[in-house]
Amino acid sequence: MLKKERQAYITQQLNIHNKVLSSDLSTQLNVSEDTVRRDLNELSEQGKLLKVHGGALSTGFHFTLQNQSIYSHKEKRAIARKAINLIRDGMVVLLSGGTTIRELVTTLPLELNATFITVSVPIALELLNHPNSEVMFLGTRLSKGAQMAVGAEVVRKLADIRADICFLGTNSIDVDGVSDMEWEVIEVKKAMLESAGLKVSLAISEKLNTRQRFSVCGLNELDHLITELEPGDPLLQSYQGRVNLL
Amino acid sequence: MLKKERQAYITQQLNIHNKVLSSDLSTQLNVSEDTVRRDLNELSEQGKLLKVHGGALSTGFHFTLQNQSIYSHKEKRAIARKAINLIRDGMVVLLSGGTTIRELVTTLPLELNATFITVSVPIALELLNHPNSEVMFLGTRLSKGAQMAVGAEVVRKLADIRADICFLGTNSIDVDGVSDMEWEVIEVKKAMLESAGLKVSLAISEKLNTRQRFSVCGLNELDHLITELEPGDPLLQSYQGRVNLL
DNA sequence: TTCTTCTCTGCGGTATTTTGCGGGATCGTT
DNA sequence: AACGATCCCGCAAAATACCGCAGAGAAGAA
Repeated sequence: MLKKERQAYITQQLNIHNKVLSSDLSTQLNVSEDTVRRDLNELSEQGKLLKVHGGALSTGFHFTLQNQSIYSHKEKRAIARKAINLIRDGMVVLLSGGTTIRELVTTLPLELNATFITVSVPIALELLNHPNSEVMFLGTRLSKGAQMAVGAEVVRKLADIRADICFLGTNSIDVDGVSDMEWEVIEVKKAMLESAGLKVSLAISEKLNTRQRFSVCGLNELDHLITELEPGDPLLQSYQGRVNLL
Repeated sequence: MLKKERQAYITQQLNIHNKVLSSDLSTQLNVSEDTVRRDLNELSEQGKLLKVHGGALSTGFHFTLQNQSIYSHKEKRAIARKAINLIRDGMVVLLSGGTTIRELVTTLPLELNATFITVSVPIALELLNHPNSEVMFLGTRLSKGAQMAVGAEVVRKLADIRADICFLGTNSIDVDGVSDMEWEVIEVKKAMLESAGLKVSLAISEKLNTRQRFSVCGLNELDHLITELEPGDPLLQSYQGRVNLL
């Protein structure tokens, strides 16, 4: 087995699996691990892979490792645009927290004249920049983790509200419905949904088919599910017919 | 499973859920919690996440106000240091809005364990970064200009509160007392003062001897006036004896 | 062919990394 | 104060990496 052959095999395996182990390659190629390591080192110097302790990763892998500050920014913009189409002048709009909702708020058209109600501190602050809309904040006790109001009082206040539409930033959603991690947050989200006419969940596709400890609501309770994907996308197959996709 | 793989999985989970628990990751990845913790520590040092007790938070999710050049930053730091000396563990502290108060909040010692109550959205957001303190936000209707809660409800809620100390960011102060521009803001500030034991006004010297349309309170109603100047400074001459200078 | 030169490979020995675990400190909640 | 969960530190075992060397083998020249 020639050196070039070995290295070609390694590259191929890497393209298939995005990862190789030195030990595996050693047995597959019938050479010592040192030889494999030397090959990996060479390919690494040529930038054809990312060498790590124990093996190597495809260079594409490295890409997913570092971009997180602008994480899914584009997808969230797409979601925001779709969501904004549902808002009309004069509406009362209920907003949860999260970066997707924040993207929605920052892309809100300036001439929009609506009443926004939120329980999230960052969202409230962002909304205050909008010249033509009224902003209400609900709640007193604030959760540090979620940066939003929690507790009995906000739930009670939400019960007094009749909003036209509620946009829910969604952490996890699967065919059974929306779920979340913290009990206090769940309580508030449930109350928000009950107070709203249209119930809309916003989720980037990555959050599809994940679930967490506590359930927020069933899929059938939602009026719309907005992702960055086309409604006909195969990733949404298991949701089609069970919820109105946008 | 390679280490980088694990770390990539962790960052992905973090991007999806904004929060991860060490215990969850431990079972999901089939490694010990120590290993997870070490991964979290590494990623934290690289600034890719925010490590907290029990797990980690996404840095993108927790957004804080960037230190946009605070006007008269150095003076406000000096004021903040003096003000902090008045705060003790276990106190209930009432905070108004403004950049001086914000400076106070950012220089708050991390180990301080107090309850903070505020009506200002940016102050609330800043307070949420403080690990050992409770944060309450009062009010529902928000004023865009002042970025704080206004209206009858917040006044009523303030009336129910017995705070140990109230720090008032001050726009204008002269020998007759504290004054401000917006009627709605005045109402709230008055209510704050009435609910607090110690009433403290924070003002940079620039604001001394200026006055505005509406009066908040008389000088004699204040317990302390804090400026960046020494109490004996000639600029403060007309205030000496009429209010306790710090 | 035979010799020289060069690259490649495996091996032994040692260094480094990674991981789990025990024990004590610390945190958070009751 | 007390309890359980979590964290941190140091250790030991295992895996992996690196270094130098010597031999095998290929390529080229006489």
